[in-house]
Amino acid sequence: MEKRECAFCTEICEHPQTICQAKAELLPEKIAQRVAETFKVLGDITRVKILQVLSKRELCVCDISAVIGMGQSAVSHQLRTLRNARLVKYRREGKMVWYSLDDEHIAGLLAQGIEHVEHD
Amino acid sequence: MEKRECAFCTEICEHPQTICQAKAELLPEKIAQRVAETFKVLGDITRVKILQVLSKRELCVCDISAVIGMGQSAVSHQLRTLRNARLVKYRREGKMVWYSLDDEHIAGLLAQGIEHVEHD
DNA sequence: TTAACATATGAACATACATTCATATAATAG
DNA sequence: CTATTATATGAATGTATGTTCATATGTTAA
Repeated sequence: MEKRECAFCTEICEHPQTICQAKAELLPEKIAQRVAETFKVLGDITRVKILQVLSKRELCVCDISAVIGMGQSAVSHQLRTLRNARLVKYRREGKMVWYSLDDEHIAGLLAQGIEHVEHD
Repeated sequence: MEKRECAFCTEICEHPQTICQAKAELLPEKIAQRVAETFKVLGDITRVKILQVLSKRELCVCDISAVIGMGQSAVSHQLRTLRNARLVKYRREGKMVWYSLDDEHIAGLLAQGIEHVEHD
């Protein structure tokens, strides 16, 4: 298989019309890349925990660290990742920085993920 | 910070009541782990492409390989990952194996991911 | 200014993972 | 049976990534 053109396969196994149509409906490379990047960020237990606690209320780094039971440095690193992916936003208040979900959409994504693993 | 008990922090920075409540609402470890695993599977461009083309129609391995322009072996490996995560299902028909999304839910997750990157 | 504290970040290390290559398995045709 | 084809999989390799440690930055108080 791989890249070679195989006449038999093209007729029997590969279905030219189907392939042509599927290719036309294929997600643009850039979009697919960004979708994957977003999900990749959601694909870590620490970040899932952070997002889930933030889905309930705004929290400062110190609190997040205490709630999920992880070191401040690890949490800070992950918050940067979440910021870069525009999954969380933050505001500074004196020494503290308060984090929250970037929008309602994020909670929806998370909820759907939870639903998937809890359901079937 | 880290693991030590810090009286000042406990009073001023960490907010005992908030932390206590957030901890009570924390997702069970096992669920969080599975949610992260699910998203991790979604966090790869090849798998995103596979799921997206499967969201339109059932396809055999050979077709998937042709549509997304990747080697058969790579596609097969990724299909196993998707199977293990219960994101796709399959049926054998002679020499060919036809893959499709495991349920409508999966398409919803994908759609929401796409929406997130296309929107803001 | 200095001290204390909350948060951020660079480097290092260990682990996980995606692809390729080669080969195995499974099904069909002759 | 053998040959062919579709799919699956084990091993190897290069790359990405999460945590920790040490340290830097930024804010407030004295």
